Amino acid sequence: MSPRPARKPFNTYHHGDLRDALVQAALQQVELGGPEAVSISALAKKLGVSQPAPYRHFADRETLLTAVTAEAFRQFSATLRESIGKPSTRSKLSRFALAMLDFGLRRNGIYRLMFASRTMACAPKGTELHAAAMETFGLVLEALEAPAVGLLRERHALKIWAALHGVVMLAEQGLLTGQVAHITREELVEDIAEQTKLSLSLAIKAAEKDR
Amino acid sequence: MSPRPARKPFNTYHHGDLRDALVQAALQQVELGGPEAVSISALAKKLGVSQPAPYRHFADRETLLTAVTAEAFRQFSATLRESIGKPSTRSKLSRFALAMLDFGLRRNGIYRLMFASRTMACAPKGTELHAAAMETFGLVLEALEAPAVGLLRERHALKIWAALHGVVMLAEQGLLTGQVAHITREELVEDIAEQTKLSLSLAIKAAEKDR
DNA sequence: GACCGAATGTAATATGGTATAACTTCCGGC
DNA sequence: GCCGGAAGTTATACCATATTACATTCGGTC
Repeated sequence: MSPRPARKPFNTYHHGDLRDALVQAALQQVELGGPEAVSISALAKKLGVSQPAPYRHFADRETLLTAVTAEAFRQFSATLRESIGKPSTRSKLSRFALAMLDFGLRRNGIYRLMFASRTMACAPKGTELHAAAMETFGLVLEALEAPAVGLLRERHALKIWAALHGVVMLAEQGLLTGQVAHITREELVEDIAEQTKLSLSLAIKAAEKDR
Repeated sequence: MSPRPARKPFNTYHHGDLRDALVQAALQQVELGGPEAVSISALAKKLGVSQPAPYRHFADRETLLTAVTAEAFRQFSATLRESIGKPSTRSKLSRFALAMLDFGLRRNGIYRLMFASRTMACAPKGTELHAAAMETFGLVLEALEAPAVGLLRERHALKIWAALHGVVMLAEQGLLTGQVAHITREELVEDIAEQTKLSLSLAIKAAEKDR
């Protein structure tokens, strides 16, 4: 738990692995107080280096946050992947939905970093980031457990992804707490999962009848 | 278009209506560059007052943004209300969905201020803000054009609201541009509207059969 | 094994934003 | 006409980003 070097305790001048340490510390900070709580100078102080040292590894704050976002997506994907992997009486899609909700609320700062900050929008495709986000979408497809019929599967994946994302965002903003419909967040996302499966199966049936 | 007094050109010392001018100028700035582009000092300079003058009207930046958010919600509600009011061959819900998408993308900065910033989450219910958001939810209910059967209507309203919100957020982040399912954003939200209506009518039928 | 360039760190500093304190001006009620 | 409060002002503290110029160390080469 020494705050200093990871592998090179030779001297005190060079940190040893500042770049990675910055990403980790920033991630931790995001987890606590969200993206806006990340301050380059605070991180530098915490890691025991001078204030401008981080700029050797990241051009600016934005760039650092981009790297953090990529790491965040990795953790997000891993969590979701695990959720659809483990055995359960629930459907894969339900488990996926619940896992996404849980991550979005529990690790709220990180979730906001991934989806609610400008980071993604500014990172055009081709980036490590875009790829990471697309991988997540791949997990939605997998969780759907549906045969490929035209683009029905992809369209429903888009829809449920958006719906779940929306629930997380609204819940996070306290716009679901009113218990308007006397339904918990968990029930809501499971309901969404069920509705999606039903809608998809109906659409597939209709498509096959046409054929 | 004079940048100065609205009603009291007596002297040059007092602005006359600084509070409102601040909200308007901030709203404009949010529209251009999003919430993070709002700077108290920049606004003061633009309005021709000294830098600390705004603090006579707002305790801090956060408080100003809260006021701006309330105004933003008013405009949002007005736009949505208009969309479900005007005659069209499309269903009310489709019109609502398209209007929400349009507002979210066109007036992106404002949309982010309302939903993607911490403002809402920090404003507990009872606030002018919370009320404004709830009014918007009321519009969803209205757009659904469904009879009240248990809480089915409310639940479906929650679901479609979340789904539409999710689409806007994802589109804004560039996560829908991949055209994964060869579907436009507009087609997607109309699809969501249709699916919602279908799902709701099925649920109502099932509930009536039970009765 | 000394040298040298690249990588990584430091100190010093410019810039710009938030926020507060203490003083000034003006409006409106009495 | 006086006087208190509302709404401005100047001056200032503080903090964060980012750049510049300088110092130290690492690693490969002769």
